Amino acid sequence: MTDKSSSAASAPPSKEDVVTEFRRRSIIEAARRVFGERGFEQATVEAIAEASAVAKGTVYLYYPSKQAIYEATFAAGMAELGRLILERVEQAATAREAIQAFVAVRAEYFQQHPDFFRIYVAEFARQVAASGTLRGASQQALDRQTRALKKVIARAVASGEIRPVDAGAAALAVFDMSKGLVARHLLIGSKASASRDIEFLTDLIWTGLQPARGQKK
Amino acid sequence: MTDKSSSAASAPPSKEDVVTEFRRRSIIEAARRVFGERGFEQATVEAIAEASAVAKGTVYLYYPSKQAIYEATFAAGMAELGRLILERVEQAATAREAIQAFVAVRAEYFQQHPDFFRIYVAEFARQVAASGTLRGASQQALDRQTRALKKVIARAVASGEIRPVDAGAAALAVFDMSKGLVARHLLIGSKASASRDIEFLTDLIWTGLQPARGQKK
Amino acid sequence: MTDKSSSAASAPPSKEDVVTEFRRRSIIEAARRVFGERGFEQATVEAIAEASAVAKGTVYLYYPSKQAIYEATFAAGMAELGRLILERVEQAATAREAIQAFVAVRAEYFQQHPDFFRIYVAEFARQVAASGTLRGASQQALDRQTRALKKVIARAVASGEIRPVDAGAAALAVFDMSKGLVARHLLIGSKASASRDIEFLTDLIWTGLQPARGQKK
Amino acid sequence: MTDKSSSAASAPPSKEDVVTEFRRRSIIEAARRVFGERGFEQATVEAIAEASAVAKGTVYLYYPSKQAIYEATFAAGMAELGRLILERVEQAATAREAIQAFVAVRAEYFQQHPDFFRIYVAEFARQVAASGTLRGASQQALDRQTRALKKVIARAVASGEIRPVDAGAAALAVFDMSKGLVARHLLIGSKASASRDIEFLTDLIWTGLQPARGQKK
DNA sequence: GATGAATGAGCCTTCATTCAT
DNA sequence: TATGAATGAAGGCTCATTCAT
Repeated sequence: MTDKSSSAASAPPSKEDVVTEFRRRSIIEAARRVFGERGFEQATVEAIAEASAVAKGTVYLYYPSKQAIYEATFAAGMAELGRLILERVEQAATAREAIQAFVAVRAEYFQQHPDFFRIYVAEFARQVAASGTLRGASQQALDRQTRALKKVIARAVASGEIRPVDAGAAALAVFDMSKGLVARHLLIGSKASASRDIEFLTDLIWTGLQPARGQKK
Repeated sequence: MTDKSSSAASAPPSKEDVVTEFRRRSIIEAARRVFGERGFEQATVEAIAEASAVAKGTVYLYYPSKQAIYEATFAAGMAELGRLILERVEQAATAREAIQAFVAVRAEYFQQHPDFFRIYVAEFARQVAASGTLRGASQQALDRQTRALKKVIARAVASGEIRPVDAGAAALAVFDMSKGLVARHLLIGSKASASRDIEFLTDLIWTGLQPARGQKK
Repeated sequence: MTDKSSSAASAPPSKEDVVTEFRRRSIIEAARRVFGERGFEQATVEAIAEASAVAKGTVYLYYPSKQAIYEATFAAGMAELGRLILERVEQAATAREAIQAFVAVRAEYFQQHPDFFRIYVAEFARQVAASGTLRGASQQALDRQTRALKKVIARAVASGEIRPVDAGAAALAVFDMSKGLVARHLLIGSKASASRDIEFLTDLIWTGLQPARGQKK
Repeated sequence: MTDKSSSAASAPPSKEDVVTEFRRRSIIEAARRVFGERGFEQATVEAIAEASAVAKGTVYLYYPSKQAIYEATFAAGMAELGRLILERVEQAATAREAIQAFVAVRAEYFQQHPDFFRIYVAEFARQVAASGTLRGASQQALDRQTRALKKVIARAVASGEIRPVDAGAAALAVFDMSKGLVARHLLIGSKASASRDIEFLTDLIWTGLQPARGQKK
């Protein structure tokens, strides 16, 4: 009765699958808005349901709890961002470009998805609050993002292009600065200077990573 | 009954004032612990009252709402931290030392007050979430902290000690990195390498601020 | 296609009727398990549907509500039990045997259908709770069961075999005791002594019904 | 500040204690009505709160959960009933009177507290449903009630006043019959014949317990 | 001032029932 | 006829805030 004529071995997506996928995505998108605007605690499942144009009970057909919606929302955003970072960083021709790409892609993504940025920051805060407890999934997501940058830096160190620094620590520094950059832009709303700030950061870091001339510390 | 024999125009602290001050301080300290451990939403006024050894109703004699307690708690910590930063940055003999002092004093303060750090991060997230709304008080507090650093950098730029960069942007970069540093230490718990990380950051930034040799971007 | 060769005027069961009957029976059986295990309120229509291997919506094609399923389930069990009681009590040669049969058949039936016993007891409680409200169907079912016993006792009274007691009241007493007996066995799980208890009860009642010797009340 | 002038070593009940006790009692009484009328599941905490003229939240100051209210309500009734049974059974001069007292006191108590009787029956059903699980507290309460009767019967057996029967089993039989008696009265509402029924039961049992004349089974 | 009992609004979650396919 | 996705009412419980003592 449902079409089964599929040549691919993997998955002949039935109509139900499509609907289900549509709903899940729609709920996640609504949740992104609601969680982004109100934070986890202030967000209500009712609001998420409304925002995705379904009844409250329907939400629970797709996610078992408010917490689960939140996690799925966070994970979805992180996965997308991670994919973009990987893509752009790997495409970069030079180490400098890779750093710039890293900062830029994060800035762009968060600029385009301010709701998600709020979730992202809140989740970060939550992690700090839970201090030493779980940290599992979201920590891994962060790790995956910096890993690409770290690899680039390590390679540049090896090639002598930049001075011998701890690649991980340097990557994290870039990471932190790009986060601050986005936060400030979202807070203040000055979208104009985004590219200038990106360039500034890249330059600051790149210069900071240059091989020493003569005197050092 | 209370002493009224005061010559100064400002404030002859009566016994009531002293008690009031004591209570307010005690509540703030309790709130720091409670908010730090549970976050704003999960924290209960009851818990704060218990932690400061007064009845719930008493808390409301000193602060009009849970929100107000939170704000006062945040403000108190920020004020203290700001004082320390100013002190240490101004004492620094050189620009490099000032930067290092900035990073170090923040790292130390947050390390000593992890509860406050959690509040600090959460408040940051909250600001981002409220995006464009209030931002008033807490933003000012942050400004005050970076201002000292910015001044130092601006002076170093003027003296030619470092290359001509946007002092404000540079200060914020240092600010962001130091925040990330503390967060990671609290999350992972590796207290040992704090000084090494501080030194790394200082070095990275300082190098990044050096006058260009020949080639640049 | 379906056999229409029926001489009786009543019902030539069409294929639809058969399927319908099958479904209804299957749902009732599933409901007996589910209601028995969880009680009315905790039981879900979903669980009943699953247990009878149909979709939730299908259940509503055969019964208009959860309440209706419950009632049908109760009625079905009561009807079956009633049939058994009638059969065995009428077969009994003597009044004593009739009493024993009454107790025994109830004990056996409930022992074999513990799920139904739970429904039975719950329904009893529900009746008491609804006090004076419905009472219709289930009360009649109970009446029918005791009626057989009552008739036997009345006859024995008439024949002088036992002393002149209120046959209805005596029947109810037997009824109550047998219920308690089963309940205790199900609660405690001591299946071994069932026959001993039955014998004890029969003896107690039988003796209690003996014509007075000399002194009475 | 509060009066501490109490000579008794045990407990100088402060005003708070009195208020607390009053509230707890008032909630229990309201709960008895509500649970009695609707059953556990259909009863709402809101309704209990209303019935005891407090706000919903207040109920939770005195009992941690709906379940806890229920248990306390049941326990309170059982304790009171148990006390009455003990009292009356012990006062009885003869075994026959003790049996009669047992039946009568239960009938009276339940007649006076029909709401509690509904809870009592429902709890019984619930026990059967939970079959083999906990059974703790409420089972003990029942045990305590039959124990008094059992003792009387055992003594009568020992003195040869009645024939040698299993005292426990006989007590339970009386127990079951008295429960059925009450249930029927509540269901049908015929209050008039209560004493007649009590007398009938007592007579039936008493006769049933008489030493055998000649022939037995 | 200090207390803590009382309040009641608010929210997550479940599930009987409906209905489009 | 059979399905199961969608609905939305309902209720237990928490907790910020108030207020009588």
